[in-house]
Amino acid sequence: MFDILIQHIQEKVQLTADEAVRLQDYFTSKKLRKRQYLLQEGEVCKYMTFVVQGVLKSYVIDERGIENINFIGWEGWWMADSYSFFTGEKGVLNIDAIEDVELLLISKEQYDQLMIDMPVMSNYFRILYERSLANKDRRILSNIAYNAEEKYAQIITCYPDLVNRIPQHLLASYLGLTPETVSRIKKKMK
Amino acid sequence: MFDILIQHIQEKVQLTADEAVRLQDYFTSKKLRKRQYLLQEGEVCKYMTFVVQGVLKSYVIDERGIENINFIGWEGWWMADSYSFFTGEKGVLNIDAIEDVELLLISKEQYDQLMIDMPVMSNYFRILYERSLANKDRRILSNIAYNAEEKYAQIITCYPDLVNRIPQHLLASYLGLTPETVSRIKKKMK
DNA sequence: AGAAAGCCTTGTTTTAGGTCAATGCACAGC
DNA sequence: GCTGTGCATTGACCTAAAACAAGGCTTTCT
Repeated sequence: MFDILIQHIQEKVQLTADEAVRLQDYFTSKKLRKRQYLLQEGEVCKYMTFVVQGVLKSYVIDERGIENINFIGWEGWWMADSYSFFTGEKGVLNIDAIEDVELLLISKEQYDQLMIDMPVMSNYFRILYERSLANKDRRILSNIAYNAEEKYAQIITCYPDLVNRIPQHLLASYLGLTPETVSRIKKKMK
Repeated sequence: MFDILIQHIQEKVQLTADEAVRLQDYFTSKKLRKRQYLLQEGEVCKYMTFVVQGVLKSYVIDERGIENINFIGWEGWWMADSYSFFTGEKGVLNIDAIEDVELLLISKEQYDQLMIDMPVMSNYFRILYERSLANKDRRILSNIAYNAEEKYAQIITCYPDLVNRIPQHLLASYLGLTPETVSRIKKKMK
């Protein structure tokens, strides 16, 4: 379980055997069943979560009661309400499991301590965030510059797995579309 | 000029006097007049740019010839085509000056070297990116969950300066709206 | 097995925001 | 002082996608 995290880290930075062992102490593991919450709106996001197994979604509920997907994360991804985690203020995101999940959690305190104790991990997160920023930029552009069809086309190109991994109405919400619209686009495209 | 960068860095991490001096060697300065390009679509983004003075915009042009604003940056902000800068692949963004600007540039090579030479700077960028991720997340949510009026309301709350700093049609594009729509919203709101 | 929930599809109607077009203003350049 | 360009506003019209509604297919629960 823990080796998946280590492996993931080693793709970006070089850890010594000793570091890999010490790293373990900063994390706690957790399992959630499908539909269980990891975080609820209004709470402070105290943990950053590495997904070892399964899929989670983060989202906000708007005034109309509609779920708006912020992010979908599965094996090898990190999940958090980043605004809340980094500022310590109350968050707006809900995070819950859309399949049974296995997680590794690091608290804000442990994260801060880790950044001091192991510079290589600060480096790791910097590199992780670099990629993440680039991805979010692309998503922002697709939101403001693309129409429904282009958005859908881009996502199935960039994340072909996603379609098989999550129900279509979540994909729709991730794109800022309704399930009906996605259904019609799929029909049109084949 | 350089002290603005140092000052900005000191808000996030502690630099020794020696580090602050050495840091200077990694950067080159550059001035651009209004309307000049810093980066054009199809180029590899070789530099990350700190804005000392003035305002720049990054954007893509879509098939209809319409400019879609990715980001607006002024004093104290960093600009780049992050995807291109971090991957080394060709980028899609244009960046140009909407006022005369003074910039500090760091090349990808110097950036990578800096991350090795001065761990404190890797730390700085990690912290910078943390904030940046949180902001981009909020922008993504406002894109998918808000209507035109809510988007406009959020931006004038979060970045009240922006309205005075840039022409309205750029603000509109940043929000993924047309200038006409923003004009009508403003009228309605007062 | 039967009921219920969750999900996808398809059809119809509605609407927010885009598109197109015209006008006016302010400023820069000659 | 005029001319051209860039920008904001307003009105009329249009369209992409949302909303609403109904039906059918799976999967899950009892």
